[in-house]
Amino acid sequence: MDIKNEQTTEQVILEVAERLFLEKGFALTSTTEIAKEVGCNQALIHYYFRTKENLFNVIFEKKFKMFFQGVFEKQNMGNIQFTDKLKFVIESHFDLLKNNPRIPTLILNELSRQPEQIKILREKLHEIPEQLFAELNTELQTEIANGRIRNISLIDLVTSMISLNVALFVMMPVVEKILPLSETQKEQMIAHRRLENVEFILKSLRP
Amino acid sequence: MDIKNEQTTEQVILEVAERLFLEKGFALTSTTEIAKEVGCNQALIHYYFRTKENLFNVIFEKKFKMFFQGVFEKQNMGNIQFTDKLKFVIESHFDLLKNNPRIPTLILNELSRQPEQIKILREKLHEIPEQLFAELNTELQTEIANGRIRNISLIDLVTSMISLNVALFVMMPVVEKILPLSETQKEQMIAHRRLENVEFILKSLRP
DNA sequence: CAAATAATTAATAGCTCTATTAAATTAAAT
DNA sequence: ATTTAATTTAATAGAGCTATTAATTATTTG
Repeated sequence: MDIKNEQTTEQVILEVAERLFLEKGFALTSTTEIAKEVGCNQALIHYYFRTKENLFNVIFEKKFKMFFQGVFEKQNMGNIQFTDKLKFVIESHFDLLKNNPRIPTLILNELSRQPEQIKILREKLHEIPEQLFAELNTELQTEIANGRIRNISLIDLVTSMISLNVALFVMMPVVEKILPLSETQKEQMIAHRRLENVEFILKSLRP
Repeated sequence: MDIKNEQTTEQVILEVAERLFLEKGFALTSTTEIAKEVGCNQALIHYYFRTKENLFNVIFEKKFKMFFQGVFEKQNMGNIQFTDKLKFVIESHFDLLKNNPRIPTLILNELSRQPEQIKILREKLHEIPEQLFAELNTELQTEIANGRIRNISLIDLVTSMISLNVALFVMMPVVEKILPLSETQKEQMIAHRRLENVEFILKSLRP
């Protein structure tokens, strides 16, 4: 067993498992396969994590928390205009997805296996109103009252933002299978949709 | 073996398999489980379809074609206004998803197993321009030229429509796990988003 | 009714997977 | 240097799954 670059075996296992679980999900990834890619005996996976489920949970929780923290994190945006603030939120959300394009699919497919995570997600959802959500909502209402934005609820606005951003990355693997794209083309497409999503949303909000 | 309501065993197998494959995907559905729910011997599944893969392909192809035909079908819309036509397209797409809420997830997760379907999808994509797409595009360009719609490409418009509509149904199972909804609440939510998606898109297109 | 065909089941081979155990090897500590 | 502890492997039990085969039951047909 060659431990590359000072990493412990446990870390290597985690890295390989993360990659495989994100690629293929829980069911299609075997501890046998993880071990083969790590270059160790299959029993070693169980020595460190006892069960495949445990190993998966470690990775799922990490990704899950990182992702939702990223989504709900209160950005320090100072006293800029609401539309600029919104633009920033949309772009941050988009970039988070771009850096973690497989997480939404992982959560959509595997959350059912994770009753523990559902509790955490519920709590997270209760935290938001007091944070970014309340602040944005106040501002949104002000903008609407002053006739600078058409009447829309924040929940609908956020739903549309999440839909537009998430859908791109969830559908991307299918798009790539249908019309094989070069890495450059793919990059261009993503960059274009980043602009487009912002514009689509902001244009829709005009009074 | 009780064949319910005049149905042949083969039909019952197809129905049960369809339900299970849509619920849990290919990997998590076993022929053993299908047989149990059908109420027959597991070998019978293989008697009719030889392999699990064959059975899956029958269902996948059916759902796949039905879904994309529905999406790309040229509607008979007469000589109505462009925005009304667009509204109709968005709503038809939404309703198709509402009636087949699990198909997007099936395709997103299992298309990789279906190289044959990818060819079909490619062909379908080449058919569109000559049909609905070309027609809509001409009209869209006219609307833009006449200043009735802001400048936007049809591909971006369609991408946003698909994103908004598909995302709702792909995310719905997660939403339901987080905040359990009554059937009525769920219906209301879907009805509301149907209106909201149309409005969001039409509002965004204003010049 | 008898023969032939179709539908169904029981049994099982052969895989792959998870998880455990005991043994072997390596590293750390005294 | 020897003991102790940590890491790793080999071997394997046990389960579930797919697919096949041969035998059995039901249905159709001449």
